[in-house]
Amino acid sequence: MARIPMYRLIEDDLAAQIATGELDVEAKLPSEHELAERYGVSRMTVRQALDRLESVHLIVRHQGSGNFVSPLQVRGRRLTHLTSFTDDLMGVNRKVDTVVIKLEIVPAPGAVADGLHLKPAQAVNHFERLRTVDGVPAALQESWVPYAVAPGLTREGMIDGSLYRTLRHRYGIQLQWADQIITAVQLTTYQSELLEAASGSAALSTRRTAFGRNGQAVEFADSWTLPQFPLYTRIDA
Amino acid sequence: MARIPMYRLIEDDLAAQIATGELDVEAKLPSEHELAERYGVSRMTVRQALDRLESVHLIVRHQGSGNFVSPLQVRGRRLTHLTSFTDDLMGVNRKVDTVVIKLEIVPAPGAVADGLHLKPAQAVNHFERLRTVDGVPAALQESWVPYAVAPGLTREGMIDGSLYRTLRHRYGIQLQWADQIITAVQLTTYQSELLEAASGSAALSTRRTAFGRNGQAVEFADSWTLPQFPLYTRIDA
DNA sequence: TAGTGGTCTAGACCACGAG
DNA sequence: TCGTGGTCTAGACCACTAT
Repeated sequence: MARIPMYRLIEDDLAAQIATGELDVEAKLPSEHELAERYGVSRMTVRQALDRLESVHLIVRHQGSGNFVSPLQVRGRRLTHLTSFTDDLMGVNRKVDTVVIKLEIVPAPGAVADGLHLKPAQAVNHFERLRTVDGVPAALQESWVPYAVAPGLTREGMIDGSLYRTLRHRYGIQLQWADQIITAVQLTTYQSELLEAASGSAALSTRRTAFGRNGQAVEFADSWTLPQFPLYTRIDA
Repeated sequence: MARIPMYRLIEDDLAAQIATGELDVEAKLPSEHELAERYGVSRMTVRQALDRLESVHLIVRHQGSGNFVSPLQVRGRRLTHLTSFTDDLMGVNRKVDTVVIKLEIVPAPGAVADGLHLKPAQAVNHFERLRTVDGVPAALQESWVPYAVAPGLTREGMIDGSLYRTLRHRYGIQLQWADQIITAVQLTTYQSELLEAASGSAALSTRRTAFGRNGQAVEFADSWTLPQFPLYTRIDA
């Protein structure tokens, strides 16, 4: 039985009304008292739903005057939100494939041990993967996952070449957030050959540490992405 | 009179305990009932404080077992969080200067009008700025702000060459979030000369739309940042 | 089973915004 | 002034985790 809390239902209902345009951009929502009565719940419950809508910028609140639909057309295309963790690449109508170039167990190099908060030389799974989009090389990824987190991981055991999906379904690990350092680099000859790009051409370089529900560092990764595949993100103040 | 709500005081108190190590990493917090009694408030108020601590990843929650200090050492150095909006560059102990290369009022070009949700050719303030860090060129920025949002802006009227600070203090506009597209490019000759970099070297390219409290698009900006000045960010799932 | 967090109630008073 | 959101109470029952 999927137990769905009321505030979730209210959130979804209001979100749907905004998505369909029933509640238009910049429209004023019914007052919180009114919503409470309409849904037959207390005002605190309504506010829980509104808190969540505010956190994703679907509404804006103005003390003393009311709650309003955010004047934005994000609806439908969430491109501006970072993609599901599964992939740095946008894949709306695109086919993303993965070639696992390397998968081995090694002692954690210094920077990796730091990033994962491990003692140096503890065992880690090390992956090197090439991502293609519609058959065209898009990114190179090098990842390290503590062996203890995902023991016995094999090339065949990976789901669609997706580390995140594999962690979730085979190991029950749900990633919650990631810290990233992003910069630009010129590709090495080795990298440019794999990516079928001109040697020395520019690429987006990302170094990421991803964390699980309990805040444990689960993955440390470097990636090099061709400029044709930009990164979308949203930053809060 | 700054009226400070209880949940804020509780949040700050717990955050301080975590920062000082009084509540150690991975330590279990007192139960919510216990905290409510200790602070002399209801449990809902305690939960409001805990909600906020959770949202910044200072604690993790486990239904049935308790709330725990997140096993992270973010404390103190928030480098991983994106800087104050004022600047894309990290400036911990560094001196950031700005040269305003250009400031003019122009009809909005197509892409700009799209980004700001304006009608084409509406008047916008157009800036071109060079950022230096400790005297070394770091980034070029080109920004557009609707004239209606910041009328009468002059080079002299800018505070420290900072658009965000100027918007906040001269126009009372507080930016709330921004959508960004990030990729890598090779610098043009013009750009590389200004940045004192080798022509054709790689740079981080960012296209950003920033939004104010009411969700209005306030700024559209392109920037080119040298690889020595990476971008730090945190992504939630 | 006991203890914990997750959800929810039915009120209350305050602070802010607009007329 | 009046309606709105912001904060808060003092409980309640449920769902999950660990023992």
